[in-house]
Amino acid sequence: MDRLRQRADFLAVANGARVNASAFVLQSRRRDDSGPIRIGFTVTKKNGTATERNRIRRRLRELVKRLDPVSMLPHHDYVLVGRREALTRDFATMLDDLRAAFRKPARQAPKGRGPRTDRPRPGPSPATSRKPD
RNA sequence: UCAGUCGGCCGGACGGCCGCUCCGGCAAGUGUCGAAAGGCCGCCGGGGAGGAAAGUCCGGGCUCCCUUGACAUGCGGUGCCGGAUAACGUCCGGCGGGGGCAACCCCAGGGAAAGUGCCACAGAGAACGAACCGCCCUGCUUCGCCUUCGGCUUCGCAGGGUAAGGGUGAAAAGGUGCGGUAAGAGCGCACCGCGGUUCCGGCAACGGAGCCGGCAUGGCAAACCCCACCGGGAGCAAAACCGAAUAGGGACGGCUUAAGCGGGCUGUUCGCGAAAGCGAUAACGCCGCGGGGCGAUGUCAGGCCCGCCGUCCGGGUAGGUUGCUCGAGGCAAUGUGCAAACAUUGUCCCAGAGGAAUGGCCGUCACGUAUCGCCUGCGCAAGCCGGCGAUGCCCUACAGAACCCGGCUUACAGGCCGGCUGAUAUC
RNA sequence: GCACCCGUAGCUCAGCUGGAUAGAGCGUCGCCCUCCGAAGGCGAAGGCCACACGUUCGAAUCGUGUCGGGCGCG
Repeated sequence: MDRLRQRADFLAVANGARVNASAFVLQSRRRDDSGPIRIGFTVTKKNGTATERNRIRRRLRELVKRLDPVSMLPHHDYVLVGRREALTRDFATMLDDLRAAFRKPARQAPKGRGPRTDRPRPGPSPATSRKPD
């Protein structure tokens, strides 16, 4: 399991399917190559100061480490977008949330979300203007 | 003991399970990537956030740009004196002013007789000093009184002298007192203030003393400004190396009735010719004139650039590697100095990530705090101090390196140490 | 890393040019008009001018420092 590091990969996953939870948002995208599962983390500046953002990202990373890798689908990229509640929510509860998020059938991103360009067709679109930072 | 003031330091400890990153070593050549070197995975050992890492308010190092140089202007900053320092708007020591009983604290603290400007309302007047109500004198007129010469007195007008008093204001042209005068006035004197000058002390800011002047110089420069000093710009996303795609650059070849205009030059190229030469000369050169762009601005000097297509080459973006942590470094001792600090010697190596490591989940203990209970002491009592135990809470505050240093500023639960001052009590 | 701008009534903004009165529109409330409402008319309330310190006789305005928000460049 690799970390997601390139900005373009994050932008691609951000336009894929998403599942909401109280402490995070799980985004996923199927790749067509044979590489390993990759996962990245996004915590925006709206969530607090640098110390608080670091703690959110560390707790989310620990969640993924505790999770059995069987529940993830192969050849997929995942991005966990942290929310402020990840700072204070009970760790075991968050672990259950994450398991549920992986079991839940991932929906495509609803219309109206994503890039607000004048693209008429919905569905997965290449990354353009939306920044995860 | 209480109150205050100044300075320094720390900013949880120990342990368990599971992890991250860097460095060094080992092993395997079994897995995986690679042409290879080697990397990943594995094992062992070691290092791994701060006093502010923050805000980015100053100062440097370092790197690049140099389209530059000279002069001037402009812009920005600093602003008592001396020292420290690589430098500073920082620090130390002093001076002056202000506050506090004191320890101590605060001050953008140069220039207002270089110039321009502003000072609302009120007030006569707000800055070539002026005269509203006043005060005083002279002349005339007038009212009344006294026995006359004449004197005193009331109202008014004219001329003059004044700035004491009133009133306004944040501020009214030195202040207070005495003398003086018709009334007054630095008009005279004393003290204080101010200015000048001499001497003394001090490196200096400045302080002290004497003498002289005789009031001339209102405030505001965090109004413009003047003076002195300082400053080229950008920033590790700097910069160097390796290097996809796309756009653009150079060379070569080709194309195009236009490439700023003109000349047609003992140049170049093409045509003709034996040559001289003649004609032409649209991506060569030169000359003249001219436009635009390239510095914070101007001047002077000087410089560079200004068609399309194909092939090749070089630069370079994404990406990768380096820069990247040994440094104006930390600690200790000694010496010099009031101190900031400096010097010498010894000793130590102390994070290097890059969608960004240094963590997650627990346990025990300590600290703090709240409530309750018990004990001791004080007190009439309410209650207070100290100790012990139980439970709950916070289970830690502010906060996360991003090239590196020196400062400043701001945030911060709680704790420790020391100096000094005042009050009270006891001896 | 580097530049710049803005915080004034519940909301949107004037006022800041070198100062002495804090204003406008929308909204709110009351009254009038109407059978009722809207529109309209009249009137009122509402502000420590983000915060602190300073300069000045006097600060929304000038200076410095904080705090918050926004925008831009690489």
